[in-house]
Amino acid sequence: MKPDSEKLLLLRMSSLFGVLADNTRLKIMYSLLDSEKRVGEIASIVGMSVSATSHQLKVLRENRLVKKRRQGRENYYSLDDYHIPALLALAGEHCREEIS
Amino acid sequence: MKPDSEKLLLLRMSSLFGVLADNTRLKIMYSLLDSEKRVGEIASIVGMSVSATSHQLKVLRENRLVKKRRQGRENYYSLDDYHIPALLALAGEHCREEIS
DNA sequence: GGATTACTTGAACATCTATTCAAGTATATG
DNA sequence: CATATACTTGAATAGATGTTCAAGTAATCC
Repeated sequence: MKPDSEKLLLLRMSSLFGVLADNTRLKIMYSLLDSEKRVGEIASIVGMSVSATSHQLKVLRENRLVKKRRQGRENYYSLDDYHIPALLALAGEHCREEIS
Repeated sequence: MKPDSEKLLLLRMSSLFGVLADNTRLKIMYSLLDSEKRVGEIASIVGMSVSATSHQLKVLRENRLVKKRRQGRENYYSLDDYHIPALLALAGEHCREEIS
């Protein structure tokens, strides 16, 4: 790989990890593992205001980790990448070993 | 899983991702993929001051991602977890697809 | 078409974090 | 034993980030 695109890759990786490095966003991702959900639903699952949840959903969407689908006046969010569940599983495994 | 330890798990996961969410620390991890290295070596590879590098190595060590071995007046650092290379590979794969 | 629902957005504020700089420790060397 | 090397550490500062609050938009309902 060219040194230049290696730099870019590392930058993208650190920003991907940055997106995952937040408890609220992780909860959101977990809540979407099984099925798409509306903003209000997600907000009540993660125990945050709708506004805070929407802000975080925007971050996730800008980083292509979730996508949304409008239906009437409701927005349904779902996961938008097949690597992410695997990444969460690996990280979860690592951290579960630390705990027990 | 109990809801309480699930909360703890998510917290640990977000802080693990937080540690990975930094360009300097990622470079350090990559530089250690093949072999252990001294602080000065690492600093010159990542292009940072020895002090900054040492601070980041401390963060990595406190989170059990690297370990150190003293020999004389030199400190050799190496990776301290088998999940991490896999995590980096997965994240790298995800981001490489985004680039190309 | 006015009110309501379901969100989104922007600004503000507080908190966290990465680097620098100066000073400190530990080991080796002459 | 004094000096040099190889780091580590603490405080300070500057920049990034998460939440709140108030205001805005878009679709639906009566």
